[in-house]
Amino acid sequence: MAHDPDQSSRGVHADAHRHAIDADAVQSRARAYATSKGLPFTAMRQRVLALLAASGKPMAAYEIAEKLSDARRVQAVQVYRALEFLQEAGCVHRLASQSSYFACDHLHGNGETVVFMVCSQCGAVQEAASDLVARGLRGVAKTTGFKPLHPIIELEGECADCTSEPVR
Amino acid sequence: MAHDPDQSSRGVHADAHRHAIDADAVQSRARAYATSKGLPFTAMRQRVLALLAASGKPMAAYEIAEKLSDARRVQAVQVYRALEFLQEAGCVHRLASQSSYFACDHLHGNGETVVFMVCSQCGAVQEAASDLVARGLRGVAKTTGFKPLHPIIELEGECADCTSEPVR
DNA sequence: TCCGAGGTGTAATATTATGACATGGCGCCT
DNA sequence: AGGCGCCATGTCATAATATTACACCTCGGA
Ligand SMILES: [Zn+2]
Ligand SMILES: [Zn+2]
Ligand SMILES: [Zn+2]
Ligand SMILES: [Zn+2]
Repeated sequence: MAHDPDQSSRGVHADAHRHAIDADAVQSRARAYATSKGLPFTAMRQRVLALLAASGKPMAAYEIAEKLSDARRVQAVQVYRALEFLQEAGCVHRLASQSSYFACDHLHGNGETVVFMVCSQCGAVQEAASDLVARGLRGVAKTTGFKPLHPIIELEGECADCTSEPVR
Repeated sequence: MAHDPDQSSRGVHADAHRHAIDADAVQSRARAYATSKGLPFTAMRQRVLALLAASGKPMAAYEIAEKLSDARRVQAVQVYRALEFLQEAGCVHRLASQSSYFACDHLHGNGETVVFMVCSQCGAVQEAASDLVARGLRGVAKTTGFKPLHPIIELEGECADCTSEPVR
């Protein structure tokens, strides 16, 4: 079953095509994961997640480090460590095509096959699970005797907002 | 329709699970592309392509530069330039999940949707086109009003050879 | 109290990729 | 032949992304 496409959010103009994430929800999911693993949901982890959730768009690790730096300089390695935790918690994904990271407010069940749709105009990412894609992947794998473990599916293109409201 | 899986090569031990590419075929495709664009198929481009074809596995750009270096040092930037040409020619693909490059001996028609299956044991990559995956992607895109341009589909897992012949 | 697991802060380094610029070959026009 | 434009090359430099190493800290259990 796919996520709700959430098509209703078009028309919001807080910031050009910005689709910020429900920060509370994603944060509580991270906290739950931490608890379940007996690990702390530390300040650094919270700060990185909060920034990504507020941004609503993918950010590079060094960009995150930059934004989080105030009096103290936050080093990239600290960001990478937080990102690793958050990815394991399922709250953050990495875009392989851009080496960037974004917050996710979906709850991905076990073997769900998720497609990341990346807008080349505004940079926004939408996620959708597709059972058809999943079956297609299992199909090609079976044909070649390949045992699939983890798929990476990214679709570059143009989102609905940018199609209707050119370049900007 | 999928490519020939070439499963018969199991048991060959020239080099663990090596599936080298038909160098002549891929080279002539590159040459044809060059001609069609009025560009030269230069020595550097030939050397990079030949190395990738012979290797049969993905290589990092710096690894290629390393292998091609003899008396003269081949700089990474030269390799990237050659790779750019070869990717446009459709002879080489980039694996986003590993930032590595591999030769391809298939002829991908227009909008073919190709899945890269990457073995995490031996590193080999198999390609297969899937119409079902393509339809799935068009489906999720349509649902969200997204206009898909270029898909990146990589499947990490274990190839048939490595499944039958454990770890090694 | 001691110990160990995990987190932090910091420096250093590795890996991947691009920018800038002078040079050289090679067609093409005059 | 001479000049010109285009593209590739060689070389240096730098940007951008990611990991390793290590000393220190803190918390919680034996
Ligand atoms: Zn997600
Ligand atoms: Zn957009
Ligand atoms: Zn291919
Ligand atoms: Zn394998």
